[in-house]
Amino acid sequence: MASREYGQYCGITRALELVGERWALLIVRDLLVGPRRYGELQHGLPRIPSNILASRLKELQEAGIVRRIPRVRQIVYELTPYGRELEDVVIALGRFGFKALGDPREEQVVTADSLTMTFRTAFQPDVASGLPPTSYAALVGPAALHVSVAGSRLQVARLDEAPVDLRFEAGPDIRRLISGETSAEEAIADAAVRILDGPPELLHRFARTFHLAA
Amino acid sequence: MASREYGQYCGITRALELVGERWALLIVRDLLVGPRRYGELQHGLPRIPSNILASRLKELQEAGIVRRIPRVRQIVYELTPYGRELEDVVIALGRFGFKALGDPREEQVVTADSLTMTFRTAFQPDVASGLPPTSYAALVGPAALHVSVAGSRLQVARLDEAPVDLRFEAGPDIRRLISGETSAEEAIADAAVRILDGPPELLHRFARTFHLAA
DNA sequence: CCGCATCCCATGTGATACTG
DNA sequence: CAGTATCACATGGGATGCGG
Repeated sequence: MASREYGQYCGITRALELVGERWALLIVRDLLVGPRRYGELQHGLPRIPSNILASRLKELQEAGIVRRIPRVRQIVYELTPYGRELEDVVIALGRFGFKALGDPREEQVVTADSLTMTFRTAFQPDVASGLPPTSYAALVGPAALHVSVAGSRLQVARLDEAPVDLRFEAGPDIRRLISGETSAEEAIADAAVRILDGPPELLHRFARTFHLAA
Repeated sequence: MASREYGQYCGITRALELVGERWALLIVRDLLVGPRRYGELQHGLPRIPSNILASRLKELQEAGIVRRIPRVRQIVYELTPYGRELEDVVIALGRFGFKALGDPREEQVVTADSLTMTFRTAFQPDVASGLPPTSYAALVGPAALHVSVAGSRLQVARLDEAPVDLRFEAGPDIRRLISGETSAEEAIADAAVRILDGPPELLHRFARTFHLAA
């Protein structure tokens, strides 16, 4: 156990001892969206072996990052306040990794929680605060999200029946819209994004609200 | 090789594929301070096996994060512009891990580069910009640094012979000064920090300039 | 079912030694 | 100094089992 330590008295080192193991920060990423059950985490991390998920959850609890909450007939895991402080780390990683994303490969999936965190990463509060409140229904592969922007505040939730200003469907190549490589108009023309409901011009507002440098 | 991938189309996931391996971000941490030779990296990471250092450097090059520069009679590694973008990640990790640092253990060392990045993490530009330019000589264990603050700008370098406003020596418990658990006055009284030269009151300014929440 | 625990094998890691 | 080579061992991955 001590062999996994780096032997340095340094905050960065300590952080990596706590969350540097494989899969750990991806579990945190999903828990940043909300409390999750064991099986929900498995679904959000399709390739994680179940023994690894179990041990990571145990380690994250010992580190004070995750709390295990037994409820009637189900158990949920949620971040502690300290665990929620990892949001900065996850966002910074997301910004960095986005630039190296490239084109989606066949075996790569998009999950609801990863897309939610991508929206949070790409969100431009300063731009949004100058725009009227807008709600979107985003259908990206298997993920169906309700994205609502009001002032500089962003809320992303599972899609429900509530009405939205713009409903659209897209593949992983929505990345090019967020990076600005493709304009909203081009994305619609290429059918990279398909407008299902609402005025297509709103897609341009969406692209301004969510942007990450490539 | 593909087995190390997470199978998700997501920036956070991609970032972890690039720099999530053990030791990788610690190598980046040291290279954020400046270009380093192979042997210098070994010294800054006392417990890294040499084969691991070699393969990490190779992987970081393939990822476009590190550049290998052969010079006359020596080879240096430096971050690419893309690699330098990891500073946000490293700083965020440092902030997070600092809170879990606890007291230094016997086998834990403080290196010059890790301390340099700790200063960068703890630096409060807004506070500093309201204070007169100040230079410090900080001797923490084997690390001897020249820290100079001017306006909202911080520069940390290896200690040289140039005069400084305050010269002090401390152990790893300098952490308590940075976290605010100990005031500058207490730190001097406890001999946690020993003033070698200059007006002791400047240590209070130092503590205001460098602060991280505990 | 859901929430894990166990088993087994492939791979990655760590310590040491060695080489151009 | 800047790495390779080697080998023991720990960890991760995948399948499977099992109790509540």
